[in-house]
Parts: sequence; structure tokens; C-alpha cells
Amino acid sequence: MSPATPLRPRKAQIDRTATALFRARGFAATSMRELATELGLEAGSLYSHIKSKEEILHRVCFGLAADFFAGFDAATVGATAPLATQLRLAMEAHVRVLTRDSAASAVFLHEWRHLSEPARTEFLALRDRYEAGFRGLVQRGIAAGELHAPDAAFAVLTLLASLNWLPTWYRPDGKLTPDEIAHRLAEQLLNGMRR
Amino acid sequence: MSPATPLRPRKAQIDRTATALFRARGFAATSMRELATELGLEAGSLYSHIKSKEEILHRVCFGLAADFFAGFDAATVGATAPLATQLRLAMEAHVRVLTRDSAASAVFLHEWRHLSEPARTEFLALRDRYEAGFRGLVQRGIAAGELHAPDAAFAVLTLLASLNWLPTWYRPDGKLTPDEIAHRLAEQLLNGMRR
DNA sequence: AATGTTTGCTAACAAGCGTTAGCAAGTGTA
DNA sequence: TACACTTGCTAACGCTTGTTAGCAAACATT
Repeated sequence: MSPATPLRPRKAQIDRTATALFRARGFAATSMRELATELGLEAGSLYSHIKSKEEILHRVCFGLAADFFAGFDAATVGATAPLATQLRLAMEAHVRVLTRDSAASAVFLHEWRHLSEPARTEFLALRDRYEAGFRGLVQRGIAAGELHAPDAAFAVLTLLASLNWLPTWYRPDGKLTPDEIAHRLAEQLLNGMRR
Repeated sequence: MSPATPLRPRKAQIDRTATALFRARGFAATSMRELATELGLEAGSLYSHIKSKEEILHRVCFGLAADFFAGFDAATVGATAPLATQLRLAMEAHVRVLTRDSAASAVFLHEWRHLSEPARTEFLALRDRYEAGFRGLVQRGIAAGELHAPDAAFAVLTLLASLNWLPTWYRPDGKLTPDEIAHRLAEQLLNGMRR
């Protein structure tokens, strides 16, 4: 999901570098001077490209939210496959976003609380809406007899938690491809570990 | 697992209040003046009780590590039950620690990276050792034919991720008791969601 | 050749940071 | 009564924070 107006190259580079730092040190513990140094700039120069530190965080968080929605919609809107299959496709789409840019994903997952209002509330509303999509899938899967769980909301929390841990250990040069990871995660969560 | 030397009451109160703030705002974004205000003190007064801001974080992180090890050992050391049962007991012990103090757990899970060296490396070594305990359980469970998973390490990452998401949504006054939560989590992870 | 955009610098700002020193009141113990 | 410990204050320290103003070079477009 590319933004409506493509960012100027320097601005995009600032976003990328900032994202990596935010992930490594956290938003609050990353200074603009650190970010500038990483880019070979002076701190003040950053403000020729951006309005504020939080603007970067805002763009990363909401940009990734759009990516997640796009993946979910592609996997489920108008789908006629069994609901367990749709759930698997949605999980795989989720994993694909997480692995495509794990630094941005980590920021999306952990640093959103440094957004100030009203962005923070808007962000949480988006996240709730996304989770509700999964919840609906699981609920309909239970109703159709394809899935079972005492509580769809509880099941979805567990499911997304497993997926969202991925950015903390995923390495693009690891031995598993994103698709293999997605498949194994879906397999384990759908079928369990008990023989 | 109580500490060897019990903390003076005021010091313990500082730890508790700081833990709540670290959880809500993050370690780096919590100032000593904020913490002091929350306690009805001036900032300088805190230093009659503690040596540094990081000392608090250190105590929280390593204290909880001890709790997790104690729970795991109680569930598994010398146990003769089937390995799937031992795994379930270890998961339930883990959940019990998470729910007993979810603020401290959240700090343990997310704020440890603000520890400076060498504490940070020591902490990660402890965490690795803890995960290795689970890994061993799963590996032996697979070898005994009680469990199945293509990769024990991968399975344990997924499993702990699900459990560790708990502190972000658990509320002590929720409709499920800690034991019910532990049981459902274990159930879902061991048996999967597919009917 | 002229113009506007992009990019970057230096210098500085007000505010906030963690922490320390020195002092004093209250409390419990000998 | 004397002593030690706990608790807390005020005032300040050196430093870092995000951000702004004003200026200037490079570049593309006309």
C-alpha cells in the first residue's frame, strides 16, 4: 500500500533510519541528534524535511496500519473459501506485512503509545477495527463448525500475539522464508501441538 | 520468591509506583520528577531511598526473572507426569506470575532494553535460559511422542508470545480468573483451534 | 539567465533531564 | 539523654532535549 503522495527521497530515508533507531532504542530514547548523526547531518537540518519527531512516528504507525488492512481485505473480502482457510490466508497476509519491514512493524507494535492525542486514540480505534476483522472470521468459523474456541475474542488475542512476536526474532537471512514461517505459524495455531 | 533482604516500606512503594509509570509511559519517557509527584515528594528526595533510576528497573526485571524461574522449577523439577502435562503446568505457572503483577510483568517484558551493560546482557542470558527450559520440555515431549511440531524452538517462541501478550489486556477485575485464563491458553495452544 | 525547490549549515532558545550536597525534622533504640 | 536511622526539603549542577531563525549552496525548470 503506497502512500497517495510519494515521499521525497530524503524524507523517505529519514523515515527509514528513524524507524530503525526507534526500534532499537525506543522512540523516547532516540534523540534527533542521534538520528541526524546516523544520516550524516546536523540536528537542525532534519527540520528542512519534517515538521517534528512525532510526525515520523505518526507516518510509520498509520502507514503500517494501512498495509495490514490491505492484506486482510485481499485475503477475505469477497472470499468464498472455507472460513478456516480464510483465517489462514489472513494470518499469512499479516505475516507477510510483518516480514516485509520488521523494523517498521516493531515500531507499529510497541511505539504507538508515544503518539499524542488525538492520534493515539485514532490509532487504537484502527487497531481495534483490525482485530475485529479477525474476530468476525473466527466467530463465523465457529458458527460454521469449522473452528472451535470457548471465546472468539480470547482466541484472536492469542493468535495475534503469536504472530506479532515475529518482528522480535525474524531475520531476513534466516533459514525460513516468510511464507514458510507464515505456514508453520498457521499450522501450529490451527492444529495445536498435541499429537 | 521474596528477595533475600526485604525492602524498606518506602523503597518498596517507590518501586511499585515506578513500575506502574514505567509500564504506562515507558522507562525513558518517565521522569524522576513525575515519579516523585506521584508519591507526593520532591525529585531530590527519591535519592534518599534509591541510588539511580536504573536501579529500580534493574530490581523489577531481575526480581521477576527469579519469579519465573521459581514457577518453572516448581512445575517441572523432579516431575514424573507426562511431558504434555508438565508443559501445561509450566505454562500455568508462567501465567500465574504474569497475572500476580501484570505491571511488573509488562516492564519485565518490554523495558529491559533500557538496562545498561552489563545488566542487559545478564538479563538476556537469564531469559534465554528460561526459554531453554521450555524448549527442553517440548523437545522431550516430541521425542516421547506426546507432542508434535516441526521445530521445538519455533514452537516455544509462539507459545511464550501468546502467554506474554497477557499483561497488555489482563485486568484483575475481568470475568476470567487467572487459573481459567491459564487453562484456556494451555488448551488452545496444545489442541489448536481447528475442529 | 532567472527562478523556485531542495538540502544543509550554524547558533541559539527555553525547557527538562538525572543527580548531588547540605541541612533538618521525626522516629526508634540504647 | 544520646545516638543512629529514616525520611524529606531546597537549591543547584552540568547536560541533553526538541525545535527555530537566518543564511547559503546546489540543482532543476523555465
